[in-house]
Amino acid sequence: MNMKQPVGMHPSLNPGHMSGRYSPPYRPPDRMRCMTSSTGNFFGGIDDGLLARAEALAVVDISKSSAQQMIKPEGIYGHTADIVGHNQVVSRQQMPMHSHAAFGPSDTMLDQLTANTGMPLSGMPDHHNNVVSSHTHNHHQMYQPVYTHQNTMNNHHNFNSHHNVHHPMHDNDCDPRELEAFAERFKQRRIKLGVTQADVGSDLASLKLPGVGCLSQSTICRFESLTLSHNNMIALKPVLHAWLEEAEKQARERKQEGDPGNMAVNGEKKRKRTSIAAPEKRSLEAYFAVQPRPSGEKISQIAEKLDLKKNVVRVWFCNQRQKQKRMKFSAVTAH
DNA sequence: ATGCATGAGCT
DNA sequence: GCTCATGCATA
Repeated sequence: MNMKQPVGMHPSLNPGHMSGRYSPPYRPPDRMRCMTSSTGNFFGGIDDGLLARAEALAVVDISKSSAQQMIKPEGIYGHTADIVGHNQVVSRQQMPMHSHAAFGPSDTMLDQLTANTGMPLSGMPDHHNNVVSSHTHNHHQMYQPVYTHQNTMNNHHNFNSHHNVHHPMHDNDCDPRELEAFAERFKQRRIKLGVTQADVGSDLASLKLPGVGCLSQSTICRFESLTLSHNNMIALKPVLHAWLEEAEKQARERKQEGDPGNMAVNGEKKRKRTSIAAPEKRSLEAYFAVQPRPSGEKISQIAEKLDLKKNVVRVWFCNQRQKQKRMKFSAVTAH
């Protein structure tokens, strides 16, 4: 099984993405090797009490947002998912969470967070994540799989109950439990077939599904472990389901007639991954617990305090927010 | 398995 | 500049 291969997907449709044309990866100065000593150093750490409180708050926040996601996990995908001929209709963009960015820990707070002093959690930001269900739009994605589908649990069937003609898309496919169960089944059957996550990813292209190219090992892994957003899970499910069916069919054929089937067979400078040291990471986490969406100005300040590039900090917050939305972390699946 | 990043599309 | 889907690199 090909362990590794540039899962380059439809370059034509994906200009500039893959193909090793990375923007000059900023050279992480000397903080490259992090994760070492945890305390002691400069940023020695925010005092535990503070962190604990910040974390507690974060937890509250998380469950809060999960809860609402539970109520309306949809609203997310635009509507109908037509499987247009060539391209996949994908789900993109979701609801804009709370958009208050202004308030939040002031500089004072910042200082305290980074300087390890006490924190006045009094003026907590609140983030009421109202997912005001702004509808959503789904656009056509450049490459990649996923069909969109309509997943408004409460009100699907509004005006688009005509989709679902010929693809495995039942209403309960939106059910977190069903997704979880499928992911589990998928993994077990995949292993039984003796196929790696990376193989699945690259094999996907041979399915020739409209708009479905290949996926990386990361994505397959995340699907199996439910560390993708709910929407992403729903979009990927039919594709992986199709792959599984095909793979098992071929395995069967091979078994009874020795037919090898054809599924499985079928740069430049590397970018350096920035690594944020533990102390800095703790500060970011503490700050995030208080204000998940710092303004650009705030980000600059934080970056300076922690001696990190502003963009690194910005991306860190973006990733952190995204992480909160992953299925695995949402109450939806936590029975 | 997961951290940091890119890029599309949108606001 | 954000969200989201994804991926490379790496622990």
